[in-house]
Amino acid sequence: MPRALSPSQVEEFRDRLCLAAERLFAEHGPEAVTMRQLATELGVSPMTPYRYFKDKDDILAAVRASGFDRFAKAMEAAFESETDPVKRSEAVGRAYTRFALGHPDAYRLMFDLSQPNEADYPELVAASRRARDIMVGQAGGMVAGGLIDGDPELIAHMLWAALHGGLVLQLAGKLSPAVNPSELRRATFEAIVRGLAKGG
Amino acid sequence: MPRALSPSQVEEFRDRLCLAAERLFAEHGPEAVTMRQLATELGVSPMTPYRYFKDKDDILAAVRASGFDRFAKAMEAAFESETDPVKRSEAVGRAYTRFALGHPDAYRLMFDLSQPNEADYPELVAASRRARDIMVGQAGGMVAGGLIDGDPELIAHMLWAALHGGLVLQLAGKLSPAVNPSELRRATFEAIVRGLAKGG
DNA sequence: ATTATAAGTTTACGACGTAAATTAAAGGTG
DNA sequence: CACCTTTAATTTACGTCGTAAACTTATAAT
Repeated sequence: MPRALSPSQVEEFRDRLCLAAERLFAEHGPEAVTMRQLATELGVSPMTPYRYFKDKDDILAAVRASGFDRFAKAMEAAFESETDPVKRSEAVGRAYTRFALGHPDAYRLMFDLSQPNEADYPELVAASRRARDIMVGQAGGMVAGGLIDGDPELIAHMLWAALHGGLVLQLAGKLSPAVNPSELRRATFEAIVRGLAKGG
Repeated sequence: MPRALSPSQVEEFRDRLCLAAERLFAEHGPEAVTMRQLATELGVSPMTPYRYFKDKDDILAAVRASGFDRFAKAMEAAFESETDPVKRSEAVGRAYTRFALGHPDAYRLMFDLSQPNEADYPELVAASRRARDIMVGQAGGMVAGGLIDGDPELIAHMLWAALHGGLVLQLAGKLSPAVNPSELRRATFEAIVRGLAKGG
């Protein structure tokens, strides 16, 4: 089928491949997935994906970027589902948590510490930034709403870091069995908001 | 040199290998280190390490365990360097942060999200638990000291998760450039402690 | 109809983790 | 002492990986 291959066809193949890769990653972990499996899954020869992606890392970056996009979308929907700043904050937090625990493999992949130079993949950087910006914007509402004092960007990062930290420790199995993860998240959010409350 | 190989010799070889592995991991990242390199580094043939470790995962687990041990030791020293509960807490936090930022590859490896079934390596589980217990014990002091209300184990995990979260986001390059990581840590610690303060 | 081009496959290569076979050095035993 | 057993270590070999290079094949332009 030579000559041509419209941009939309390229896009379609890339999407199909990403979808298959996500499913295989979730099944066997990202390390264990090989190019040959991936190709078999798509019904093409092992070298075909190389027409659409530079190499395996490029595929991983695309999968990560698509994860960040779905993640961002979930948080945007939660943001728009409420108008009250605190309710919004809680809704975004819930959406964040639901995504992380509902798609642990995607979340793991997205925030994995040993990723090969993210900076080489602008699409991934953009998707990652998009997700971050939603969290920051959401915290801005709480400050503007007069509930909290301080730099919205800093506050957003405080809440984010605390939430992310609890989640990754949970996913890594590092939490003490005596600690209930969801209670941990609730108590931390509450303590931080109380600690920042106006006129403390 | 057959017959024999005393436990101390075994221990020595294992230690030498772990040390070399740590250095290579720090240089090239843990993924990139191969058995053959590791063997060359030690001046032995590629198969020799298999007398001392089951396989590569076993080596990784040993390196991680050794990381947790040094990590725990650093925090224990910090703990004992102070007597006042809050000062202790701060000293342990500083030691934690210094370790994570001073040995980012070790920290990455220790808390990497995609580790192959940690439970299969009791030595690693023990070392990891040891580090956690120090943090929990340190938070107990703050509660006993009357500064804070609540379950010490939960509080320890709140502070831990917040600190760990900020550090891994920093190490993964996910923080906004507008946020100063050390200011983030300071503000978060302060907010949580204030939010938990007695009679808020 | 012919040809240039590009999509896709086949083949091939070096490197990986490691199983299996082999070698060689240290006791124990006569 | 010689001889054999045991075992640390090496060598060889295998299947799999990511992917470069050569090849095949189907179309669009001439």
